[in-house]
Amino acid sequence: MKGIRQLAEHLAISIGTVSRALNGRPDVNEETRRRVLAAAEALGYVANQSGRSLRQGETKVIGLMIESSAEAVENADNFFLGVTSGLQSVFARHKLDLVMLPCPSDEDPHEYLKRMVARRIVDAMIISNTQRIDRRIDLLSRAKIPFVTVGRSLSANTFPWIDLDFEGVADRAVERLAAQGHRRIAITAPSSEVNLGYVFVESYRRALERHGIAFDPSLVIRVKSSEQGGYQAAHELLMLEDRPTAVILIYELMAIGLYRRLMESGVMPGRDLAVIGFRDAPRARFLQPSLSCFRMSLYDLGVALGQMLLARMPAYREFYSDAGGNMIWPLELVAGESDAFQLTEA
Amino acid sequence: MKGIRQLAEHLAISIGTVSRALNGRPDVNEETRRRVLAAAEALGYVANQSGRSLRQGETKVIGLMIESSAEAVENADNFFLGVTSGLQSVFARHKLDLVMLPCPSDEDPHEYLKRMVARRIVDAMIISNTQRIDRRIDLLSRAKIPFVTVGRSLSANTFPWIDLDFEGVADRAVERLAAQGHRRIAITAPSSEVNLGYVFVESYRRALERHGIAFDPSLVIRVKSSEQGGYQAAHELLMLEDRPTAVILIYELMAIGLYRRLMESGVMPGRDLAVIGFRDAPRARFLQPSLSCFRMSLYDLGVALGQMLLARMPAYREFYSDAGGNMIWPLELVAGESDAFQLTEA
DNA sequence: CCTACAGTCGTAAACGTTTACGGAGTGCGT
DNA sequence: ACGCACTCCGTAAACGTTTACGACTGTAGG
Repeated sequence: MKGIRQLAEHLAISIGTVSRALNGRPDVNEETRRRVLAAAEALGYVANQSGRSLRQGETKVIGLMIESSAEAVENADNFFLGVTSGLQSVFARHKLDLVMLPCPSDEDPHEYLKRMVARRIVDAMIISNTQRIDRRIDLLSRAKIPFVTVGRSLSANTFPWIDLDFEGVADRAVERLAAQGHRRIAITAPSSEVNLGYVFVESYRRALERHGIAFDPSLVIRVKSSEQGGYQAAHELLMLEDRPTAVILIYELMAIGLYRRLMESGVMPGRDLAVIGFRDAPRARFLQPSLSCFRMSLYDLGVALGQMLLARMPAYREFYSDAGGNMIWPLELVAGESDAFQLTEA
Repeated sequence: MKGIRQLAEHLAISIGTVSRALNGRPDVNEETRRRVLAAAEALGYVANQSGRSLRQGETKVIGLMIESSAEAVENADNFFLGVTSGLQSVFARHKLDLVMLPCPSDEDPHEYLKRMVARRIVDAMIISNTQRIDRRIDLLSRAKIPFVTVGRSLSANTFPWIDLDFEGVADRAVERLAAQGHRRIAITAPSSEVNLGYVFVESYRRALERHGIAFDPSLVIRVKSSEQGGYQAAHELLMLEDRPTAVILIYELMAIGLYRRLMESGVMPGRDLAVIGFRDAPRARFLQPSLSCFRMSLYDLGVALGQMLLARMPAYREFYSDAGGNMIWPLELVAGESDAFQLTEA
């Protein structure tokens, strides 16, 4: 089966009618449509996407840009694979397909995205790992490609994003720990250059003040959000003269390294140090003692992202008028053993 | 910047010449080519992929089909993200782009692939998770889409694949354990219905015989190749009346669950039970005691897959004439503490 | 001076679709 | 008998490229 022309010849009707029949246009006899659909099925005809895209100016493909850096592989955080399911459940309703675009680690993400956009390989994009200033946002805005980011950015004052509720997590974590008697609560965060590094710590600071606990800069551990970073963080914690009794991790995965370093020094999480994690990372789900952690449904997040994106696309906007411009994604505390002890006043 | 026509008008030369200049054709004045390239750069022109694909009948995109099932997310095994880097390093040389095609968990992989192939969204495919009989192989063969699989299959007698050296691993693992005095060596494997489940156990059986150890069917633990499966396997091992002193895991990740179950019963890996794993899964890399494991470079595997695939594509064949038809991928033993003890004869 | 040829470039056809437009046929009301 | 509306379908033009072909130079060789 070559193309629509062969199908039309086979049916002895015009190519235009075949196209209309296949695309569900109203101006075609139902009997004719039935015959066309049957023949297409029988001959295994599916419209060539290139021809269709060229004519319509759209590809019916949505791109999800991800990083394939060594670090990403090492972290083995299937965040985006999890989100994918939710996205697809939304896209499938509109016959849209999803492709993941892995940016090579040796290529500038901005250049990579530019190439993808220019080649018109996708109609819309979901990008992640947004930086505090991220040129990709300007790029997509200027190119008028509908997009959604996961993570805020300061690059443009208005664009659609969904971000995790870092503030709420810092806040609730402090609240919970303070209620259990902790007064020296450490926190991990990336550099304050990164938007998140700033926001997370500020929320933590405010929560401390609300409980009448003085903010101690030495309890803010600036490390990478990885397993290695967790190890490093534990190391720094153990070096402190007035050792904290609790620590809040900005990334669940860090708990693995943290546990390891603690145990090397005979410090037992959940007994000698309270630990609370954040963000869903299956790798860390079976730690011993189990990690108290703020988690979320990756599937639901994918659904929300998908709806928000389609709401920005003229062709689908009508179905998703209620999808807002942006969103703070709430997380749920899954209580574990890692912070399950009352601190007796020393 | 709309299209090549505007670019041509701007330069006051014909559209054909612009195209030739951009595509590196020889029949264009070097001075002209310079001007065209400069103008394209300045105006940010990049050829529309749909138009190009339509004309040339190829998309310059290679697809890597992956599964986005809940199980895959749960396993958090970034096998394919790791392979991606190697693939891209090969494809980049030919200006080919790689997209990952996540098959929705609620869709039949065969149907999904059929759709992708019919829509001509990619020129070639890499598929994985090949089943013992896998209709996707027939589909791709019939559609004349170049492809490579990771994992063997019985579906066609000849097609290009790369598979991990399961036989060699089973063999060497037994060898190593036997040398350390073990005589009761258990092994985990998927159902013998699965090709791998059969092959792995057969190699194990042959290795046992070579060392004069009788094959005991009760030591073959049929479980899923996941963390859960590891837990289950440990459970079954502990139930055996004549408990084995060593176990070979078909999947590194299982070690996490296995360790957990063992420790629950006070059985210490690396002291009470020797454990050897297999296949690279970053999640399991930091177990305590460290896991002895057969590992490989995902990057190198990606390179090999990429070359093998291009060797099947007429346009690139010439560069990769040496890439063979298929390949057993070797693994390297990374010795850890989990099997580092000599068994004293009881 | 004619021919051959290499170096450049323009012209136009093709790739496979979708869709605006209009035409043929039918039914109906006047 | 005529006009009109409606249903269905065919025609042909676009979408943005690439590329076969031929045309036009200028140069060299006869």
